[in-house]
Amino acid sequence: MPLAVISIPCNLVRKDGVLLSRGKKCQRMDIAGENMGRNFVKGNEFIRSYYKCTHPSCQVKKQLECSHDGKLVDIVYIEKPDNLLLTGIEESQAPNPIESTTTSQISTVTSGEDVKRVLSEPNRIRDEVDDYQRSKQRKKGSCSDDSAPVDKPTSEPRLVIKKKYEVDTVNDGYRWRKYGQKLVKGSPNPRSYYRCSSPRCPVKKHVERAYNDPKSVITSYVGQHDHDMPPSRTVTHNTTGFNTTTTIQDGESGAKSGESDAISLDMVAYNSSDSNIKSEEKMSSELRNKWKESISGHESESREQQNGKSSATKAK
DNA sequence: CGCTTTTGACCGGCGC
DNA sequence: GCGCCGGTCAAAAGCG
Repeated sequence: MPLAVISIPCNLVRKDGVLLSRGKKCQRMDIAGENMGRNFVKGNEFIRSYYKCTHPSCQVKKQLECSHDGKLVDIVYIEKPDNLLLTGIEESQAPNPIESTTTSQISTVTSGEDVKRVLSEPNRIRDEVDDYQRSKQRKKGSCSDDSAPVDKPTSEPRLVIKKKYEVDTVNDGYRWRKYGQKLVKGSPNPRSYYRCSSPRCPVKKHVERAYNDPKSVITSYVGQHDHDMPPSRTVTHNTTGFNTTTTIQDGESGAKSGESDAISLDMVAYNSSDSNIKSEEKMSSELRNKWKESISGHESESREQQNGKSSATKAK
């Protein structure tokens, strides 16, 4: 039975979105995991398989529920028996998760401890995001291996939201200038590179369409705006009527200068049909709050870590 | 005219 | 050392 390749951290979130723990990123259990057993669940037509992470210090266990035709139905991650639980979204109940769910995800990553938060999201989406992050991790030379030193220089925390747009670009209130486009390996869709049009503003974003869902775009924000949102927004490329008010601004609300310790903010477009605007705005607000919490925690950490450790950024 | 987009070239990091 | 790959540069073209 082919197992879903899901690289997911040990940070577990309940279905209601409450973050339960933060921890190191797990190994990918489809590869490194140990198949603990398999069960036919009483009253359940699905086959349940049990896995546990093979890392000696990792106590995460995974329950996979599959239908008889091998289709992945449900994934449950258990870190500690008492309180930690993460479940995947049942794909069988949501044939098109993007269309049918109003949930979204936050994924913040600090490479120092490889923290990643995930609110419940479709497995497929999680894969896409993870692939994207893996590609970035490859670039940074980091991996999910726990052998990585704990005091490894930190990278940026990252917030991942996923929305669905009919167009490539997301109007987030700022003006962007495209400075490049590149075909990325593993994706049939080119990735576009944008930079904030405001002078001296270091913020960039990358936009690419999700491989599995051409209607979804994955947008990655890097850096902090050093200016306010332009008062008159030019709404471009927005054919869905979705006035993108889900701009994540928390990174710029801080007192930081926004130069060296840039914040990377990944926004992954997901499910922005008009009917979901309200819930989405509410969700976005919640995400911002969570993001802010994440940032505040991360900033103190990264400041400590960066004492005497200036990141040698590329100077051109 | 000023700004944006396009696109090929270039650069640097990483794996082999 | 070499090739691959993602990210960026910069000149030319397009657009309002």
